[in-house]
Amino acid sequence: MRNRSVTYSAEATFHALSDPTRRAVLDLLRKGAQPAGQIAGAFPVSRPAISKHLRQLRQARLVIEHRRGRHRFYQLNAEPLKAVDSWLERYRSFWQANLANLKAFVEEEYARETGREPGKK
Amino acid sequence: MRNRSVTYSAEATFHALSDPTRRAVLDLLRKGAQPAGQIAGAFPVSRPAISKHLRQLRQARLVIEHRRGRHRFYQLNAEPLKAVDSWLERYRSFWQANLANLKAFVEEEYARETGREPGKK
DNA sequence: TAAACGTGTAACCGTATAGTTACGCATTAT
DNA sequence: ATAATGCGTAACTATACGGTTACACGTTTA
Repeated sequence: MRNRSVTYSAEATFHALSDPTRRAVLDLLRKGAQPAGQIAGAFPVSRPAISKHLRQLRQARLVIEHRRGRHRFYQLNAEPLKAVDSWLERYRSFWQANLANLKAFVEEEYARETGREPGKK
Repeated sequence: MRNRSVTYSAEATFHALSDPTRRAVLDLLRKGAQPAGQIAGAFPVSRPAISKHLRQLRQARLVIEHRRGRHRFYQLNAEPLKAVDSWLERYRSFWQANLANLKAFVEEEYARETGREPGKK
């Protein structure tokens, strides 16, 4: 994908969530708002690295920044996750279906494509 | 993240979902299994590009391949999406909370950090 | 058996990404 | 005032990623 400066909300959200460190930051913020430095302290990478992750999370509106003196508190904003949830919604019915009829499924499809009896050469 | 050859299931799944084309492929497969070429035909990119996306989806176990003659059918396997769903689960309570008490939240945190009365210098 | 088909892989390219160190700039403390 | 603190940004590096074209290989058709 050439153009990553996307604004489609779901896209931005999925992209932000693709990084394990960013997901861990969100997990951390479930405990409550924290200043940037404290967040960084929880990870084995440098403070600037976390700062950049926070920027991405900010741009995806998954966190909200509040300045207070020289601190910048980051607060979780879970609202964009709704988009992920509703995307998942379409799959809920699928992940319960067992794979028993999988073979039949595929063969039916094959038959449709070729106009043949499934199983025949 | 330097090492992308991860096997942690949730990680692989989130990563696979980070690309809009791959998500669209999954959406397409909800209609039923389809041969690779037919999937590729639904997208504006080249067939090899889709072939690589399919490989990633396969490695994330989000699709299952079935060979039949010279066709390779791809079948949706939504099971790994459970991991995403359970990750999201932790946030459900958050995305309903309105932002009314946000200020209080932050100031409380500030007080905790500094040992001061919120609002005082 | 030879041609056509369906599909994956290799090699390559340009951009995005995550990380690092060095630095700048407010804000608070001395 | 000056120093220390908290944090973002710039510049740079290495690698991952998505896309393309060329090709290989098994399967089906003629």
